[in-house]
Amino acid sequence: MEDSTLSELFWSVARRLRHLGKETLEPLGISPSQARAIGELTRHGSMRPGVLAEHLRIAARSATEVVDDLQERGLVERDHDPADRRATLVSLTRAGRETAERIKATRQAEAERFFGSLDPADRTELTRILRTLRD
Amino acid sequence: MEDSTLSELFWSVARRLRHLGKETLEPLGISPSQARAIGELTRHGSMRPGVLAEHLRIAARSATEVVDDLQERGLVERDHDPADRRATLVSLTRAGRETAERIKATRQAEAERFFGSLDPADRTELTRILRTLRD
DNA sequence: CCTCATGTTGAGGTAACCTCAGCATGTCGA
DNA sequence: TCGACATGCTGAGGTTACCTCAACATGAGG
Repeated sequence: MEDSTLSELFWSVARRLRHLGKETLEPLGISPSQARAIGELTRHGSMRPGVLAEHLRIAARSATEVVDDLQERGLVERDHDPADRRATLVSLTRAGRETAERIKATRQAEAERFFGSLDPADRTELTRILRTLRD
Repeated sequence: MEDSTLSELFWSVARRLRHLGKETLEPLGISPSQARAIGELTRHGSMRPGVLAEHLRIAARSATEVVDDLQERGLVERDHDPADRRATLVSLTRAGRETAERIKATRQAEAERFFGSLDPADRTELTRILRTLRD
């Protein structure tokens, strides 16, 4: 029965999902962490690197890095924050928004493939349970 | 409702669990991936690096690395496989088995802390759903 | 015994994080 | 209005947990 702990089970699944996620994003030329950042910017609009870091729950320094990569690819741009000269505002470019769209579609297909083995009721359950674990 | 995809939700949870897992293993002086390997060796006994890699679903080369680290810490040892002179057999030392015990206890506490916010029914549900996703 | 497959490992690379320190700028109390 | 401390970002450098590719030893089949 108890062949492994819940954590280990969780990680086995995570590992599978990670492999899959990498595959599906590869044709788009962006990494999973970049995709996450784009998602955050799509949902909440322009923000400072520090705020982005909070949303992604990573260190501020790491957000700088992700933004660097995305900027290099022309998906985001940095502007001075008019409210504070120390700060910058990161926003999606047109190309960034287009990529966001494509990511969304790809993700949907991925979720379909991965969570497709679950019937709708289980999927709802899983969503609910994960939400309580997240918060 | 659909504030984020199921994958993203999953990753948010994974991130939290990862932070927690790192904390709980730190006092034992081993990393999460080392702990996973020890778990595998505990469950299935001695095995060749290549087989360990399969169980962990990582590349053979990466298993060598984990075994290196564990050997350095005196938790596993390598012997020649009597059946095949190319191969080696990795087994837990006494110290390794003791560490395995401590990991198990620690993990249990961790699971308690993390999955404790779930009532027993949800926990069972989650286990069942994750199992179908894993396989 | 020659060829091909298999098991392990050295060398070198990558992604996604981290901390620490430095610089520019902002804020607030004296 | 000026010094002290806080805040926002980023350079430098490190870590973990992976990866591929190629070398080398050994095994197995024709």
